[in-house]
Amino acid sequence: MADDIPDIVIGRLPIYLQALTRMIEDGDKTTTSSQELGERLGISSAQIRKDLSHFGEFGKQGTGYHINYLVEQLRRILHLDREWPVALVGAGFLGHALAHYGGFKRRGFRISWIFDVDAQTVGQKLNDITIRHVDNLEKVIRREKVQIVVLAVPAVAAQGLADRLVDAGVGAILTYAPISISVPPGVQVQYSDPVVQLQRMTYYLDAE
Amino acid sequence: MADDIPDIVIGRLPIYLQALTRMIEDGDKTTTSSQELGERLGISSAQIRKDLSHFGEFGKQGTGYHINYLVEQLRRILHLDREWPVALVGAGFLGHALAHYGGFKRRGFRISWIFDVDAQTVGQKLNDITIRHVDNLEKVIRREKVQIVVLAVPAVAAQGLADRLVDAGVGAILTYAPISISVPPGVQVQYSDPVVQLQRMTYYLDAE
DNA sequence: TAGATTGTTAATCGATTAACAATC
DNA sequence: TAGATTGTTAATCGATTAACAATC
Repeated sequence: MADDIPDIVIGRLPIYLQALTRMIEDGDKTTTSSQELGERLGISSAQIRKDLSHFGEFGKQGTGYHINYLVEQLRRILHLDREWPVALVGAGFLGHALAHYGGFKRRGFRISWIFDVDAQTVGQKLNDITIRHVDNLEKVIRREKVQIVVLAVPAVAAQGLADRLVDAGVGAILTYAPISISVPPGVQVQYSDPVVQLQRMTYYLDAE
Repeated sequence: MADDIPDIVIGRLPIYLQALTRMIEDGDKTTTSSQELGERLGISSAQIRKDLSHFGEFGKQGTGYHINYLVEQLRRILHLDREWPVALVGAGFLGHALAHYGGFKRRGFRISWIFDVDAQTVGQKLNDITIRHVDNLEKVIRREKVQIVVLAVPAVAAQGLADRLVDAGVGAILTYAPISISVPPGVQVQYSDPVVQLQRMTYYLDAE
């Protein structure tokens, strides 16, 4: 399978997966069409068909897509046909929210290790996981071959931790720190900063 | 000022603003160039110049951009030259994390109202704000002319709340619910779903 | 002046959409 | 068969980049 799929296509697949999973939960039908899916997501049907066509032929003319089958295929394509263990760095308010979030396990991920720098916090349990000192970060990452890490730490700590994680072999970082981090090519980074997201909308609001 | 600025350009401006603000904090220089800014962000210098050129001429040949001035201009363009009051719906773990997040006030936002549906939670204080029952949502939104709302609620509740918010006049919604919501044209929506972000990266990881 | 860097143009690149033959 | 919908092609649209005159 050729590996020149545009990033932007990969980025939409989880959205398709989410909508399809919800259709299964709703349970009122077993097939869907690119048009129906597109209407739910505000995406053109042509784009959905085009995106999927990068990976194979999953539908049938006249009837559309079998939802269960398409979900299965998307999971396979996105490597979600397994459970990914995740390390969380930072056990503040955000770390707590993430540690308690039930959506991870349900959708293919499991927070398995939690690190913090604060001596008061280290040793406590957070949703059944004992918080380790961040000094042990590389040791655990290497030993457990952790590939995915979530950073819920202040901006000043983010780049240093990213460097250490990359060095220890991590391949994907989801960071909540409000700062751009620099990693070598091939290492994946996703950013989540609520303020940046709000700032993307105020342009369109009346400054009354 | 013409209003055909691509969304994708607007989306990058907060990132520029973030990096420039950090340069100010670092305090080691007063000017920067499109090249330097681009290197920090992994964006080409040409793109930064092009993006800025939609709004005016902010630099000087030979010397680049005065950081303070460019920050001021970006704030003006993005309507961040004021403090935006924000309503938060959902006072669970994520709501707590958001309510305690110091980054809002520092960067132009203030969580001013918090709503929840749980009778136990309503009436309690969260970072000095009394949690109201979500039944009062429209009343407060209308009276206070709230334009921005953050949804930290389960997926099942998101669309219903979005409908109510839009009806009450809200113009921008940041939602953490793992579901696509549908709003009329002109209403802004930003999504934040950690699982979707993780799922965008696993494709590139070895499924060892 | 010489060096640096902008703002802008034109070229390139890539993504989206429209349309339709194929076919369930 | 008639209707529906796919997968794919070609056209369109839009975004990025390279290059450079202008100028600080």
